Amino acid sequence: MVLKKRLDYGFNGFQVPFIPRAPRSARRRDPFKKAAKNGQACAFELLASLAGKLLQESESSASSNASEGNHQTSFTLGVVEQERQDVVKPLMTEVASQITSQKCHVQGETEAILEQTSVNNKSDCWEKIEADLKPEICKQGNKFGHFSSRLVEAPQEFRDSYDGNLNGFRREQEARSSGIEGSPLANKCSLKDPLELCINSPALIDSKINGKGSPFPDASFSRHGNDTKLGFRDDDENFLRCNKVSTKSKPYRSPQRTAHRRITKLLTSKYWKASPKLKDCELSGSDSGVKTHYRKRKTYYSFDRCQHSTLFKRKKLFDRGSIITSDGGFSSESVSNSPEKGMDGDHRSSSANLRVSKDSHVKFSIKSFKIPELYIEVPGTATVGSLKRTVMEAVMAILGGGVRVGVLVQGKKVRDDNRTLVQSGLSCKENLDTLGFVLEPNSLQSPPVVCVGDPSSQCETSQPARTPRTPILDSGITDALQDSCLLTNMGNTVESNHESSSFPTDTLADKLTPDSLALVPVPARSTEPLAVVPVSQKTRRSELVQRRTRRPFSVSEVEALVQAVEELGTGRWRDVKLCAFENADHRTYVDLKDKWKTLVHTARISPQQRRGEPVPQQLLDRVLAAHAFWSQHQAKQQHGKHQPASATMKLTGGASAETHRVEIV
DNA sequence: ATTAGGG
DNA sequence: CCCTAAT
Repeated sequence: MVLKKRLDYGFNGFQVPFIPRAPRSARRRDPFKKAAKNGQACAFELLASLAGKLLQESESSASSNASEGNHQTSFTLGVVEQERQDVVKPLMTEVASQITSQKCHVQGETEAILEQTSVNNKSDCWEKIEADLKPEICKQGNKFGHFSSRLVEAPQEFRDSYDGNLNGFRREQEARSSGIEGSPLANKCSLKDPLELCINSPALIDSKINGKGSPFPDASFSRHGNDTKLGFRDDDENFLRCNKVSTKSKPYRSPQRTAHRRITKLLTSKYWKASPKLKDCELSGSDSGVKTHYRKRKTYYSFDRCQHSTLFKRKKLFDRGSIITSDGGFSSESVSNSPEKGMDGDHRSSSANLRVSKDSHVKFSIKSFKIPELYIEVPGTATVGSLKRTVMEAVMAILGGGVRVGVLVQGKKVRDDNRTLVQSGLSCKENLDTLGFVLEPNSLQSPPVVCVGDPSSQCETSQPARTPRTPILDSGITDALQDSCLLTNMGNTVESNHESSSFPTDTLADKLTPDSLALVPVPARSTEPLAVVPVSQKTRRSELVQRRTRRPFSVSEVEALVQAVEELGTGRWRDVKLCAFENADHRTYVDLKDKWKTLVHTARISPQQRRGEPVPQQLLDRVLAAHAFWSQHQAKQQHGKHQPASATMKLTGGASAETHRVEIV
């Protein structure tokens, strides 16, 4: 009782500044750090780079229409935009419509990254298209280049621009300066790295074509629909090319994106931390969740760009079958080369094609998985590097933590893994049309749903544009699906409809929790598949990928801490927390312990060396005194083992006067 | 979940 | 602040 009372001092009056809480549990680290070190996450770097570009573009366009000025930073697009806007855009549109009418689906998208260029120059489809293109278009094409197989023979200038920009971009990555553009037209280095090209170009073109003002949501990671998308390849000859042309042409209606999941991050120059201003928890939670998540599975992502030359990897998964995956889907051949790809071109665009073979085996291929769209917001002062990391982490959050594949049958999730396909009604080809897949973050808590296919339509085979971009994974055998597949999909489309609030998803996940249900309803999303950044309830509020926001201790806090330690000693941080900072949720006992550590250090150094808000010397003196006292006490306990932990610091100095007073009370 | 320490 | 290891 007495003790309790005595503890009831000072800090109670302390008002925690209004700050969004950042749960301690939210600490996780950047798994990438390590991975990156090993050069395993190169692919992400690329992605991040892209994001960096987008950011720049965003900034420049935001500040002004950036037509003037030296906004070359704005990405290759900027160049294209300025130079060819009048021509390119219309042309693109035209071509798009043409293609569509031709029953061909052209698509690219950022995902082009992963895109597989399934269309060959020789593709019949292309030839058709080419042939059917209106003369008019062709005309323009002359200006702009031929939109044909050799696909686009852009005018030299155009190409140069592109070339130069890309190169510049690349250099930028290396130099990391905004001097990005090097000289656009400058050296035409050969674009050696296909990956980079793939990643960068699509975005460029895509955004261009879409003519979206906002570089982010729309132009960036993913997009559905009939948009004409051009992929960019370092195909030696082709600078631009139609990524994918499917002989099927159902116009795909791009779903309305109600909102985008926002991953908000504010980076502080110094710590690369999220600033507290961010829309707090919006995504923060997700981050942490994710982070935490994959933190525990560091070995997951092993995207090794260096190895991407190996287009296919065949793995034995268990003993059920083999899986073939393309390394990140960067190869345009991932599809065509896949053994089972025998599907008719008609179905190429569907996210998944299935068929039942005689021996009752269900075979299918999943064209691609998408990564949720990421909305990233960082201060203009953030460094490119930090942005990269942000993006990387966001992506990793989605894939790095491991992803489970969920199976949807007729819109319902099949939760019972032990069910057979037959039992699930997937033994008939007809039924296969209702099969869909979702990617679920391996989050510990309620896993958000990441829909890869089309949740609402269940990956209907006849659905064109759906997800076709990049056939990332071809699975010869159904059962073979699993995480590793996803991992190799990195380059995929990123798409997320997620609302700003992470709630819907969470709620959903929670609802889906009942394992007793074999089938659980999948959220009705009239829109496209959406992926949600995994959010773990536990870590929900914390800052996504970053470390907690820094919150320097105020003098009053320090005082409360000192007093508590005087009372409790230095080895009972939990009690200190409970007694003196119980209402300060952002202060964990570890924080208090750390703070004490620094206080002791601070007290020992000269005032000149101290930084931050000055702590009254008087408090520091108490710190030293308390530290000395408890250190000694601890030493004593070492010898005389069972000393009651109730010992209290007995001070005689004036500094402890208050303590005594309280004690008496 | 806490503690203790190193980074 | 973060991370780990050891309790």
